[in-house]
Amino acid sequence: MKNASIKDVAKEAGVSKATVSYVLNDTPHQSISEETAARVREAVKKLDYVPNLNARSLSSRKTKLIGVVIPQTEPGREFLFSNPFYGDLLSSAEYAARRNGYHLLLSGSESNQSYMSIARNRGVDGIIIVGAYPTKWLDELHELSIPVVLVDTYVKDPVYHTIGINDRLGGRMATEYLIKNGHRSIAFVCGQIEDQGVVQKRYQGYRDALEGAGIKVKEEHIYSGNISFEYAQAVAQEMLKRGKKETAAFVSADILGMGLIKGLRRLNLRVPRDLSIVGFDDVYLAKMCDPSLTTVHQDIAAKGTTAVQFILDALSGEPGKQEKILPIELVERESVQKI
Amino acid sequence: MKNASIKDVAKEAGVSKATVSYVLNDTPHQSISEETAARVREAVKKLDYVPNLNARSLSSRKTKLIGVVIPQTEPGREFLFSNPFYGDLLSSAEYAARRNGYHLLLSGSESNQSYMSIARNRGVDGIIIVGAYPTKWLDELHELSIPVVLVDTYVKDPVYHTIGINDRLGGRMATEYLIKNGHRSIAFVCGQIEDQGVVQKRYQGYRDALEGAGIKVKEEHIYSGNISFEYAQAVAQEMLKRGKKETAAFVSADILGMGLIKGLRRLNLRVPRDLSIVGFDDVYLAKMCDPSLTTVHQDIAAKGTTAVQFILDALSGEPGKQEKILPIELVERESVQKI
DNA sequence: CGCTATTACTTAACCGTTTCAGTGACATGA
DNA sequence: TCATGTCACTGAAACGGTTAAGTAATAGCG
Repeated sequence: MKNASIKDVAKEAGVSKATVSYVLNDTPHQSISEETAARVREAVKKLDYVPNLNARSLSSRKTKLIGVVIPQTEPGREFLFSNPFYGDLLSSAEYAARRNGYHLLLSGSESNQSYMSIARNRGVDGIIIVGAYPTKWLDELHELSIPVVLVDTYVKDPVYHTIGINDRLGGRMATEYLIKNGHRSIAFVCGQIEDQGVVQKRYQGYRDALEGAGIKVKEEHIYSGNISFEYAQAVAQEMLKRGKKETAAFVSADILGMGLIKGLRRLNLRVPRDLSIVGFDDVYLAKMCDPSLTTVHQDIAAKGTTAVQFILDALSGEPGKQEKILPIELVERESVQKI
Repeated sequence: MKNASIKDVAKEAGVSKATVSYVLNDTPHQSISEETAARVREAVKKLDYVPNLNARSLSSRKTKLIGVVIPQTEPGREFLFSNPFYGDLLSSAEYAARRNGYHLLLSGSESNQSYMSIARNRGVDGIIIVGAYPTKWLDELHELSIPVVLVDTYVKDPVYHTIGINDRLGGRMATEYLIKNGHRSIAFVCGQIEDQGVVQKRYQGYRDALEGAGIKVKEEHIYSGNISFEYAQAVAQEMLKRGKKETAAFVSADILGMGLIKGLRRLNLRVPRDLSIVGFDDVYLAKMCDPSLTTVHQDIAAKGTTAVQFILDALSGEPGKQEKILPIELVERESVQKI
């Protein structure tokens, strides 16, 4: 039951392949009589014809595919998302793409090979890159001559479209909120602090706030491991081991906050009674945990849809590079206590 | 900076396109001298040639693409995963595919069109379908003549490969566990009970357990809405409105358990003190919430990787249909109290 | 009426691969 | 010595579309 090809349709309708193509795409500046068009459409229906996008891509050099590269957060870990943030982002992007006749090609990033490969082999029309990567990897993208959108990537001189938030400000907001609530000994808990990554900026915001309040930043208050629930759980113990002088913690991602809550719980410590926590991202589960997490909210879905929109714009000839800094806000929930 | 094509490589190496192709694929039963092969490889390197997979697909009729269809759980909702289960599944599948030179093409399922489309237009080599769909939609897949793996789909007479768990048994285990802990008035909370879906089976297991214990199944103990945190939160209120006779609840997905915990919390009720809860799936956040969720554990990652493996096997000529029922087990955590 | 435009097509080249069917050159066996 | 086989390669068709260029018929215009 082989699929019908355009040739079959042409034969069935008694016209040439070109005519069929013109009808199906209603190509501008090509006139086709209504009767012929009708005949073609009828043949299409009869043969249950669907165009082969591969063939179309080959000749039109458009694949209607958008590549999405997501960091393999823990090296050596098998799975893509240790952070639900990515799932949220991905699902909104998928929807936006599908609405516009595009599909998403997914790739974890073991190295720059992964995205160079989907770009060059697969010929995706555009590529969305999430997270921080070594600058020289990103430079290679330049050779690609397809629209590139960087999400949550700080580069000195962005030649690509970019979407992000003011992570530094967010870090400051979170920390200032804690300070405002009377905390002066505040931990910073995060995964890897990558160069040019969001965590680095959030960390800077943390320092900004402390310095602004005349509080000294202490090395012993920094907990950096990997961005996972498990690590954050371990941090709770580490805190005690270090003598727990903190009354609060700012964590660079909600999932770390959840781990911390749980870790403390095991040690019979309570949030926010024994430690106040402010998170970051406001992933959907931030409101689900107990206590629910006071966190810096960002519109993750907007990140995904905007990324797709930038690609689409560029593809439709929109000139110039687009940049978007999405707004953030601190949402107060239950994980912070005034002292 | 156009990409080099096989033609350029051929010219550079002073051979024909065919020879280049043979060298690159080291086609069986085609002999090429070592010198020629070396010359070709050198030309490839020099021109930085990467084969165009679209063209390759066109002639070889293999796209090295696996389609993944995930239910758009809430109709009209914009996003793919209201249930973290899908993210977990997807990420493991992506990894397995990538390890084998395949990519995943993602599609939410608004109707059968979505997967028929990726199968026929995009020509994916295989397709993984997650969740329950109307039987007649699935029947259409038959026309596709590509390997199909159904994950978590109950069909009467599976002509496709299938992967699942014994959902009915799981439902029974969960419910019996509650009964064993002294509960006799047990709610069942779920999203949509779709025909042939996992929820229906879990529900049957729930009934099995109750009947086995001589407890009458009461309509008023069934709460069916949609599979979301918000719905489950609302259920808490609904329970009170109905006079809350339940001492325990079995929820068809962990996320519902989390919502229920939270909803009760708002009403100043505690889990497990005021209501014991058993979940299902053991998504990664089941252990993160407070209290952590006693739940029926299944190996979600294995579902994803096995699905990919089945596709791969079929593609490499493995005959016959494969079926796998993955083991489940009840993991005891903190959300159930003995009464 | 003759010339140019316009309409409604068709032809054929092309996109970048794979692969079947040759084709010489040389080696081998009878 | 000659048929036969193997080796190492080439030519060209095919995959299923798009699209530039060409053509025949009709319409419009002075």
